[in-house]
Amino acid sequence: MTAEPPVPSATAGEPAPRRRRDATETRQLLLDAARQRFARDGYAATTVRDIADDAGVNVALISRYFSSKEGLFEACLRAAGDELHRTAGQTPAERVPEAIARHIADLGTAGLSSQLTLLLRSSGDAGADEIRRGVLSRASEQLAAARGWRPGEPGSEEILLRAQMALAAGIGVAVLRSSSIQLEPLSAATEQDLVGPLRELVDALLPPH
Amino acid sequence: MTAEPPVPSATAGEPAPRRRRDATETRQLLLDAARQRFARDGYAATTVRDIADDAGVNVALISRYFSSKEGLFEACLRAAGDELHRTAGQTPAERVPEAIARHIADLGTAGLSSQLTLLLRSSGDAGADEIRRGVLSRASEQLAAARGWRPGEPGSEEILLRAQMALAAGIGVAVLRSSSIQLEPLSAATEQDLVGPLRELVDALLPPH
DNA sequence: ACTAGATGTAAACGTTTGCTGACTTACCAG
DNA sequence: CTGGTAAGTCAGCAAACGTTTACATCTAGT
Repeated sequence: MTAEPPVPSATAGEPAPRRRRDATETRQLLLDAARQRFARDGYAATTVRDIADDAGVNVALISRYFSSKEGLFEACLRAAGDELHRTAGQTPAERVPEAIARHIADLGTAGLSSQLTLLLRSSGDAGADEIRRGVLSRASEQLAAARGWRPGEPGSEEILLRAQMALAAGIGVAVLRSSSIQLEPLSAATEQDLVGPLRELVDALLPPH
Repeated sequence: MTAEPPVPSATAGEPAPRRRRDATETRQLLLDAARQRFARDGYAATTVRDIADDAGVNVALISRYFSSKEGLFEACLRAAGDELHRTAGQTPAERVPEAIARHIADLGTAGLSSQLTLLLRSSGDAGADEIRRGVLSRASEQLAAARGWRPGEPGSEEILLRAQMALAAGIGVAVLRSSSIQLEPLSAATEQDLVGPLRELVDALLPPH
């Protein structure tokens, strides 16, 4: 069956060494599969065998690479947090509502909308809760900072509170649109349908300074 | 140990027949315990033994009164929906933000805030998903109607969409305040802290007509 | 080519899960 | 008091769970 020889072909470039056994790639396959499952079905309803099958990988490798199911879940939270932080960092202050709308609009199983619902999933593990709190805190602080928040200033606490409410609204919309609920017409709304109301919502909570 | 005799005491009023075996009361005990557990820990992470212990009742009675764990969960969703419908029905149109703020503010394990997070819990069962969709649809239609929505009118679809976004915001805030996340300062905010921003949020989405 | 370590596999482990059947106890009409 | 039935108990089953162990196979350096 293996018609293809090992063929390292040393002359080729780096981009595709394509080893048949690559720990890094396997780790990534598990992470991607786990993020989708955890986001869609929740922590407890997802079995390690589900994840391994989705990734096309042996179950025992979850324990090897992530210590445990909880370890894998924490890695998922960290990955989602990094992704959120990265995309939030490159969003200019006045484009915040559009960015939120765009990320909420995509209903793909790997999109940012899916990462938002993942952040609500709980494993009952204290470590995971800590990570989630950190991710959400950082995200809300980024959002608040984009609208003029400076920590320590008088009245800054309320701005942060309002940013967290805006974040909550975004997460709520993402969840109500998600596959397990699909509330209509919200779930069928396009990015254009969402951006208007979302802009009014964000501007009402956090007036552009 | 039973120092107290049966003592039906026929002369007393109705309010406390207090039978030692009362199917209706047992059903209610199970429902209350289940609603708290399901709302706090989610469906899959909650075991029927947990619920029975909380209710101080034998495990087998869950199967007797609710057929199965899923049947109990569906009964919880229906109960939460009824409660939501009832309190929403007696809220005048202009008091909507205050009502939302008040219900989100109470962090008790039995309060309406807890019912909102329950509505996001999924069991993977199609019947439960159907109930949840119905409850959320009815709630958003009530909210939309309070702000001038009339089904079928031109442009009414967008009003309903905006009502669902407001509902999503409320649910999102409730979840981010809930025990498993506790995002600060949102989680520590009082009803007075919430009502202002919440009013601006709702009024921005659904201008009072 | 050879070998040591990295990577992947298969099977089983002990526990927990939802649920059931046979049984006991309390209630109330007669 | 007594019998019939509603209400509650108890022990256990079969399946599914996360994890571990012992083994097989690949990769890379020499």
